[in-house]
Amino acid sequence: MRFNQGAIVTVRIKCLQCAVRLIAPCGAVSHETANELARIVHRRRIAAGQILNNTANQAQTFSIIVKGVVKIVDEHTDGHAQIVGLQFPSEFVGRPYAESARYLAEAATDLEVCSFAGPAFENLMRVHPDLELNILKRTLNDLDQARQWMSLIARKTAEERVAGLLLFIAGKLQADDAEPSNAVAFDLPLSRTEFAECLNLRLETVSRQFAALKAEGIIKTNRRRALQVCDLAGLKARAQV
Amino acid sequence: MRFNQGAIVTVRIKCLQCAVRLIAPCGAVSHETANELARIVHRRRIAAGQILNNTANQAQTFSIIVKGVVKIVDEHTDGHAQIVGLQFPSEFVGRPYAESARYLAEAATDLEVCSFAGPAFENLMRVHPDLELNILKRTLNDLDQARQWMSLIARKTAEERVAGLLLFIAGKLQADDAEPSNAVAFDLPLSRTEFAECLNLRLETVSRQFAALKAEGIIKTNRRRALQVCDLAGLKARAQV
DNA sequence: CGATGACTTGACTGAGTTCAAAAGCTGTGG
DNA sequence: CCACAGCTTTTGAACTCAGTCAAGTCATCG
Repeated sequence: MRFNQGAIVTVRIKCLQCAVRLIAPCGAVSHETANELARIVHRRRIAAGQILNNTANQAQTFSIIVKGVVKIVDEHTDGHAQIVGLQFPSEFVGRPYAESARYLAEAATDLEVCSFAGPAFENLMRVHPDLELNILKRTLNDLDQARQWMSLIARKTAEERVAGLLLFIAGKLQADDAEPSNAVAFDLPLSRTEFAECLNLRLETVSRQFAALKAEGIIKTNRRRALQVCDLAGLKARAQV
Repeated sequence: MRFNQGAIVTVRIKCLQCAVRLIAPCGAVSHETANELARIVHRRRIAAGQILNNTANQAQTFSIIVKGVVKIVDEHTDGHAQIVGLQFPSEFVGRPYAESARYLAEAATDLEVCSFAGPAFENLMRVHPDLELNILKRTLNDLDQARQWMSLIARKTAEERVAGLLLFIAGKLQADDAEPSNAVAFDLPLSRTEFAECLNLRLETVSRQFAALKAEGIIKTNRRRALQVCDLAGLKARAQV
């Protein structure tokens, strides 16, 4: 018993140091609920490309992202994949109240996550309405965001789509404390192929749009993934926002 | 007091006769919660084209659809509209826990709905966790469906998109008791223009796809909106499902 | 029955796809 | 440190499907 309590305290110290504590579900609930969550949490590192919600495994797992980016993927029967969303640090990944998730959650980058066994988490929601309310609000936000994503895919030109997705990712990866300056730099969490899978384009088209944006001095790239937005206003103009 | 109770009983008789009672949120909760809902409900008729969530009006309204179809619309600044979802009888329309809804909810057909004042409904959710749980489950379903819709928009050819949307609508409008036979008939809730707004196509393209499906004997149309699916398997094949 | 708006059909154009090949990173081992 | 293999990305050229513009046809309603 004493040993068990000790373990809990250890977890809670980790939690207090956690980068996403203040905005993640685990930190936005009552002290009591947070303690209960700490009791069942598993902190894990996951390599890029790994699947979070293994469908073969009967029991569902839910995760809170501490570090990295997760792709939500719809795999078509013909092998073509459509990325239907991205999840960023502090966000919740998983599908409560379903036998199995309809979409693959795949690590786009190396990940640090806090995971919970599905049934245990669902029980906790039932006992602690503040946790349930938090998940409800998150899901409502995810729904709004899914529809925003849809409108992105539905934009007319390839230029608008690519610029729009770059803006979306820049907004998510920019540290909250940074003022929205005219220059932003970050590492893209997605390959050209994945970019294309987000926007319903071919990778060649995405590459050409990147080239055009570079030629116009709106972005700079090097080492494949490193990206710098030089002209944020120009990017917004291309995205028609 | 007595008068008030009388009013409640009247409402509840209506509810007991209601077509969607068994599957709508108001019927899937405890007797006590259902009574509380009946106390604040307003049954309304709404004409096609009317907006349900008037943004000018400060207070949000939530609705349960009894009859008809609602479009969820993203209005771009350039006047172009993107339909990001459809809601059918028994489904919930509205955006709890937000100042104002980000998307227009517009009657696609004439409607019968049960409406609730936003704040009153949110209070009820707080007091009755079973209602909150029901709305959470519905929102999770809506999220899955939004992503399914996204995959529809993202299909390669116009033929796949049109066939896919026809299948989706057929599935929703088919009475639950009907066996999934090879022939289905119903009235389209959308104009060609709205079809195009769903699928990110032009109305001419939609029209041409309808013509092609008719020529192949897969569907029949008359009186513009009336539609009959003659070859369900063929339709599924075109939709690549 | 005629006016109005919704739908259909036709011809042409163009953005994005497709196929193909070259160039550029990245990591490994000699 | 360089050379090489294996990959991703870029660039090129031809093609194709949906978009655009325009002119019809058809329901529906007053």
